[in-house]
Amino acid sequence: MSALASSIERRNGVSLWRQIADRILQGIASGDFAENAALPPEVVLAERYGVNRHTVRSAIAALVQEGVLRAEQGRGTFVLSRKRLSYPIGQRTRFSTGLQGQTTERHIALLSSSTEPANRRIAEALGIARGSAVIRLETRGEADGHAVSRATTWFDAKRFAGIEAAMAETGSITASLKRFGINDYLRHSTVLSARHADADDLAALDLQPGAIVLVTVAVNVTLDGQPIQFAESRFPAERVELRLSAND
Amino acid sequence: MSALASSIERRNGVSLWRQIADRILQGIASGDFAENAALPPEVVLAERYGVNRHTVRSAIAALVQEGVLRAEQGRGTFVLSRKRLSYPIGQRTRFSTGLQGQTTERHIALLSSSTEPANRRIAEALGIARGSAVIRLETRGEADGHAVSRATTWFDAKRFAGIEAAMAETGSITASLKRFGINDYLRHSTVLSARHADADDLAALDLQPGAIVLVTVAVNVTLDGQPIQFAESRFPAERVELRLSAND
DNA sequence: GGGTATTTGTGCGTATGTATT
DNA sequence: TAATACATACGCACAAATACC
Repeated sequence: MSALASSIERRNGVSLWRQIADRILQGIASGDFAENAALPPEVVLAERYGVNRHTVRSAIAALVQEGVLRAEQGRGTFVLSRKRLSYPIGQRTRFSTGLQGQTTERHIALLSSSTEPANRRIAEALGIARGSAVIRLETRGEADGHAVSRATTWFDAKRFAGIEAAMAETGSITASLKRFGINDYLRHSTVLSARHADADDLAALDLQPGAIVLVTVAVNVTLDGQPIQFAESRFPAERVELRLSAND
Repeated sequence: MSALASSIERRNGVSLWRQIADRILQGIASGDFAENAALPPEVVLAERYGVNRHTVRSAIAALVQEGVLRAEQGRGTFVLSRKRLSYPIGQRTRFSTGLQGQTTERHIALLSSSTEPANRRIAEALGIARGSAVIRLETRGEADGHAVSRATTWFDAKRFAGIEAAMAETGSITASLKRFGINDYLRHSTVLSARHADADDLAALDLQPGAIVLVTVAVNVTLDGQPIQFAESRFPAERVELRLSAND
């Protein structure tokens, strides 16, 4: 919200131009800088943030490089439009149906899979013995050719043997679970946090270093409450917001 | 999860020591570095991240300053334990009751208040005319003496005239609304995102520059669906996680 | 207690990046 | 574009505290 009077911090490990670039990104997100409109002139921004015009230019150059702004000599610097996807999250969260209307095409790509012993956290979530085999799927959610999520999912290996093949074939968790006789499931106990993206997420989600990811840790259960799936999903905060609807 | 092989990036606006400090924080969060245990020696970390030992020392110094680590000459560097608050979020979200059991004391401090004309976003959310007066409250949620949230809240100035006095007195939104005849309310349409904390949030939440805040934008409504409150809350991601419970 | 290896703490010279004027 | 000041990062060396045999 409020466009507070700058106060950029010095010698804190983040260069001034990077801080100002982040400020501009924030300004775009909060509506201070409208999309498809011109940014204030460099001298004005320099004044506002209390730095030299050269520093503002460095920030703008970085954002042009990242595809957020377009600078035109003699005319000004313009905000390119890029609306964030709104990803619904609730008891009936489904990847594909959740993004209907916002995108024309979406699917889940299986990056890799493996079988491993369940650690304490996963065993408790799935209600199985610690150390028993679980299948781990590394996936990326894609919508209209853009990466919108990166997830790590665990299934009980005994009950869902071969689910990695189903995922690779269908590109859908819901469709894959159907092959194991599960026609409906609910989301239970989602925990939400945020952190800087790690190297793996940076690559998979095509992000710049320092980018933030929203993290959800969730358990999906059958209608009678039996846990079937444990997942940690990462969403690029600059491209996705999570929407909690009251009635799903 | 996966402890991938470093890949610290250079000349991207964020200093190496800051990036490595973030890595270590992530390592603690993901369990790679256990709490109350020793970190690997500086030389090992330097090797792992591909930087000079001095650079690792800068990162550690920052985290010691932030109260995350404790370094002892000749012994090692240790991870201090600090559990995150789990903030429940759902239809019946209440600040105080939500943190019961996790804290012994909590209240909301009113930092400032003002009356202003509603912009489009706020007017739509509250279902009032654009430009009509709204009361804005700037508040900080505190639990056991620690700042856990920073919120900006808007009310229709006509209907809730004087609510800032009630807030200052009671330290509770729920109690203040009672004075206006609202004994119960529900949360409607929460939108969730994350970003770097701005200067204001850094100060109010006692965070270090570069810290991440979870942001919720929510509308509270009466039982019959009438909007009464529009709020943007920021939670320090390093101290708070948001928990979505299925049945509230 | 002694000796040695390990680990954090300190100093300094140099090169490069950042920010201002 | 140039000059200047400061922050960042590296490399090497050594001191101080601790751990281990």
